[in-house]
Amino acid sequence: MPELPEVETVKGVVNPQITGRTILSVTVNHPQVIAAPEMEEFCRKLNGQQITGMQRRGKFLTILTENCRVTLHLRMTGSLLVTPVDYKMAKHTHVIMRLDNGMEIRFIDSRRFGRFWLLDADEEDTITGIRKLGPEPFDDVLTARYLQEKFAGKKKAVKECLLDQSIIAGIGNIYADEILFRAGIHPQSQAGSLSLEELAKLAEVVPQTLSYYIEKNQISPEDYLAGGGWDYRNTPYLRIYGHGGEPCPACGMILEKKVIGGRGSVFCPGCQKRGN
DNA sequence: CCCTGCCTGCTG
DNA sequence: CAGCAGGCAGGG
Repeated sequence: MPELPEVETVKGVVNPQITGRTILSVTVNHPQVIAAPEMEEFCRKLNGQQITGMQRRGKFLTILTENCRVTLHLRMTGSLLVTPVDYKMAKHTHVIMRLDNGMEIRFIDSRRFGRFWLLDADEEDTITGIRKLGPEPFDDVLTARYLQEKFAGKKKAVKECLLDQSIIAGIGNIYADEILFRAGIHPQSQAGSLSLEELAKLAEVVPQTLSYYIEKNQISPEDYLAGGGWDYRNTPYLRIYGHGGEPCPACGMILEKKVIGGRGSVFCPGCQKRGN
């Protein structure tokens, strides 16, 4: 579910509530949610740790403590909440970190695809998903030339390349569609065949689109909690995702829905012409 | 490169 | 009831 803008929202809400707090105890209800190390070691190492801050990289979040880094990925249905200890326990709550101020960090995930990893503060990153991440969308290296180099010779659809976390970190299925719509590029265009002009447009709209949705997704901690850490996405602002079969907001043609690279995709056959 | 597995809940 | 969902890892 959550893509970069949503993960940024989670960080924005959770970080101020947990920074400076000390973890008193950790409960894991479903051990497989802890990818590494073993559940016992995970809990033991975090006991008594003071939280110093939170970071986002791509769709990964990391909670920093004095001696550890806790990295997590929400995948499709994960959510991270800060609640009072007596707050109603949601179904599928898999990890609970009790804090020293009567609050808890809770990880809830119905499909249980989300994962946690614990590393020592100074340990080199061993999480494959993080190691292979490409630049952040807001990084200066994201230029037409960079995309040209990365897409060179690729016959696969440009949309699949946008979803490739090693090319740009943080884009998922929804924003890939929104980005390509703004760029006026057909999602099935062969990545390697795009003109430098199209790549320049793409490099421009990637950070624009994501920062627009980061802005739109802003929410108060109260509303975030009331929505279960899930209901903060500003879907009213999505221009085409979820609007297949409806008129294009730009030209009025009917938006097409189609499976591309195994993912449900929406695009405007009028605004997003296929060059190849 | 493509394919499957991982899970539950919602929609048609 | 089958099919699908905003993601990724691992294997062939």
